[in-house]
Amino acid sequence: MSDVETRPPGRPRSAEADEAILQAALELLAEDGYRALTMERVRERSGVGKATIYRRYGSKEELVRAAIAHLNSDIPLPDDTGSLQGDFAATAQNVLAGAARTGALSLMPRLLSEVVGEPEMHALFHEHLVEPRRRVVRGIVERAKARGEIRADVDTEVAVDLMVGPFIYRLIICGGHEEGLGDPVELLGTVMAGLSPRA
Amino acid sequence: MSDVETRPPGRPRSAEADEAILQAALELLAEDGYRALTMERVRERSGVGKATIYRRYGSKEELVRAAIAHLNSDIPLPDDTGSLQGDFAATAQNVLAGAARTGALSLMPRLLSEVVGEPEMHALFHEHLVEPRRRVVRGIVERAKARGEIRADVDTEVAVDLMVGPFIYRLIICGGHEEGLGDPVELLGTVMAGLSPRA
DNA sequence: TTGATACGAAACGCAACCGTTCCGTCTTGA
DNA sequence: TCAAGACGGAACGGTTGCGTTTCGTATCAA
Repeated sequence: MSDVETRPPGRPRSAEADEAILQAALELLAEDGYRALTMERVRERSGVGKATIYRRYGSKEELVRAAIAHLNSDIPLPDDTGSLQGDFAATAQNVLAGAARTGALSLMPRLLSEVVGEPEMHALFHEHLVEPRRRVVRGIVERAKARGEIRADVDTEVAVDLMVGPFIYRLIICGGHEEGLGDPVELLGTVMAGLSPRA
Repeated sequence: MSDVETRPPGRPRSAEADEAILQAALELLAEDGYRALTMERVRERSGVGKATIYRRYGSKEELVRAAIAHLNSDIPLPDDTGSLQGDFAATAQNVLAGAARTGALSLMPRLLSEVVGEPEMHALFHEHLVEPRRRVVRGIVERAKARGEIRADVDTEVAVDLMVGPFIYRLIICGGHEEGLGDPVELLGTVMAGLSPRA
């Protein structure tokens, strides 16, 4: 019989230290990027000893990996507001608010450059930053299709690209600032109506 | 009377060295990012002496700035093919080919993370990478408006966002690789038609 | 020819930072 | 109460890379 409560002897590792280390790493990553993240600064901000960090992570890269994987990746699908426009507005609100809180808004472009050409890091980036947000939009697109607001012959993934892409693009060319993003609902209107004149 | 041919005494600086330094810097930047760009590697790849580099640029940051500013920023507007679809296909071809040749495709996401939070660098990024490509699309949108292919009441800048955004977005989430970008013309079709059912 | 300046090559000092190792203390199970 | 192992703090060696300097050579105008 293996004991479920089995534990190694000695003092167990501190959960506070776990959290403080990852939190500090994420903050530094969002603030100044990978290059400026040093183990020394992580130690300073988290208030733990350097040995405590290296007992958990063998290198800076390993720490960053763990920090990304530690990102909260379950973003809830907002309540059904009854219309695509309402759902989309609520989602934009949610994502922007959440991103502002966790710093994901600046974390995304920063990480982006680090993961180019590194498949393993890119998979983490996709799994913990891209896909969770994409999943939410996919959900409201499927609702809209069920309501008949979106044509059934439009591929769901393409619809998501059209609704999300312009925002990410503007976010990038505006330097990660929220201003100049434009009104989500207004832009959605144009996406829905299309660019061609009424046939 | 000032002499137009006036020149400082002594041996003039080598134009070959100028070019070799900037070219090496751009290559390293695109290949491995700012962090991995070292003056030592620039010296090695360009084949010049380190003093030759520092005679021109006082620091690594200054060199990178100059390299970005040196990027070819005049992308020609393609010939009028007579239709938005044709113009767009030609543009996509042009931009992708040019980006593949100069490495701008991987340069863009890499630089992106470096310019976040640094207004001066961001201005360079915008001026030499974003705006020249955006200008081309703006041109073909205006042609399409003149032809009546795009509604006159749609803001040109918004139209550009809708046409370019989804591609940049896909480029990002695919990790800077061209595969998985999808067919430009097919996506344009959906943008033109819109997502809503025919009224 | 001469003086000024650039050239490539090599060496150097200096600072930053990684990864390791010590220390004395604290927290757990046995 | 004791051994095991984690804790924060501090120091160390090694490496890397920036920025400077020196060297002998090459190239320009006067």
